Amino acid sequence: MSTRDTGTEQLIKDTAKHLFFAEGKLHATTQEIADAAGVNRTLVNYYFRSRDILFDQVFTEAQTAFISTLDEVFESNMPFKEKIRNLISVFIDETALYPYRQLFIITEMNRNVILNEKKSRAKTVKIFMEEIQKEMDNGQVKKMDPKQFMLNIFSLMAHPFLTAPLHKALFGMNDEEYATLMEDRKQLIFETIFP
Amino acid sequence: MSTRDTGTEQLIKDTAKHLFFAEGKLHATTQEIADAAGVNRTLVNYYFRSRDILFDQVFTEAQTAFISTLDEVFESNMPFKEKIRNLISVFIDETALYPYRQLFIITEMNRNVILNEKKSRAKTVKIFMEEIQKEMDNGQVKKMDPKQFMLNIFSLMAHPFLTAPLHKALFGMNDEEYATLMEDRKQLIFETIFP
DNA sequence: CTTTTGTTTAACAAAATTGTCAAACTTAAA
DNA sequence: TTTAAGTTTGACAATTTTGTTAAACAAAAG
Repeated sequence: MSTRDTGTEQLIKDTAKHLFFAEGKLHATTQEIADAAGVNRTLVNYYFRSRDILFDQVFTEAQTAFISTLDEVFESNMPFKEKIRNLISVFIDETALYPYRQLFIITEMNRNVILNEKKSRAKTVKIFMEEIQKEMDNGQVKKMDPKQFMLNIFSLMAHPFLTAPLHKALFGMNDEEYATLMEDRKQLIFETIFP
Repeated sequence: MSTRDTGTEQLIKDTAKHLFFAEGKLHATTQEIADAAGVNRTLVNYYFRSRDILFDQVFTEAQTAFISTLDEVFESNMPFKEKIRNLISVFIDETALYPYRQLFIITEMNRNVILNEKKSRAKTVKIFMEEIQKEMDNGQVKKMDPKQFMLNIFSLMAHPFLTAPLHKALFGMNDEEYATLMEDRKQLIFETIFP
């Protein structure tokens, strides 16, 4: 089918992603997506056949984007500490844009019992964890299970974005102040990981 | 209305909480809740009038339980380090039971724009943060914005539970192994906070 | 200009979810 | 044992959400 490409298909998908990932509207309906895109709801079916297919595509692309972001960092040839510093910077910037993306991935994983073929993934992770282990052996990093090390980093980076509404309320901060707090975390997380 | 208390109302509510908080089924329908409770769906309406009211009740109670758990810890008279150790223990045990509770609270906050009266809350938090500040002045804790200190702790405790499906897949672990990893985190988090 | 093909729209149909009601049922009190 | 009050159920109605279709529309090809 030769397409005329009015950009509508991409617009719908991008709008859906924005609602899911940026606004955390995890149960947005097709009508809400269409409205937000300024488009007739029927077009969702025209381009994607069904709501589920749209969701699946968004889910898959989110997962792919998330993974390839990490891969770029993991597979680079920087020294370990610089790699971590880079990871923190990239991850926080991206999470600031799409705070709920991981959340969307998680909840979708809980809905479908998609046996995601994480096998290929596991390899890159394993290599990176060996690198962590080596740093621990060298005494550059506090000794612990490398899995714990990874959990620590990702928790410190990601969680404050997920719980932003809660913490803004708790701390009495506005959006801008909270954004500054997140920016400051880049350095802080680094220092927490490498005391 | 004098009630006969067959326990059904509580059963429905508990089942809903289990689906939401323990299984992460954030968009469960009334039918799914009723089925899981082994109860006729109409009873949801009989006891709660509407789906929204059930959700609101569950939301409110979740929030209250969450807060009072923290209050007990915050307001106790232990020395600071013991207080933190206690917080970690209590919080992790509770999060192991209800890994998605905070998530539910967050997404519900994103749906309704409930201006939660967090003012009373802010007071206890403020007092605790002053306590943190004092420890920093004494040199017991690395100096930073106390808000960052709190974000660190809660991130390290909560996030690995939210992302459990993701990390189990990534690390190739089963449920039991992951549970052990979480148990080990109690000590590890303590050491990360107090290097 | 006309035709062809892909796009958009509105009206309609189908499905899924929620809400209502009267009747059947159960238990405790009269 | 009746009676009264709360509880449970199934049938039905209303609403919300999703999916389909035919016709209108727009742009590129002939």
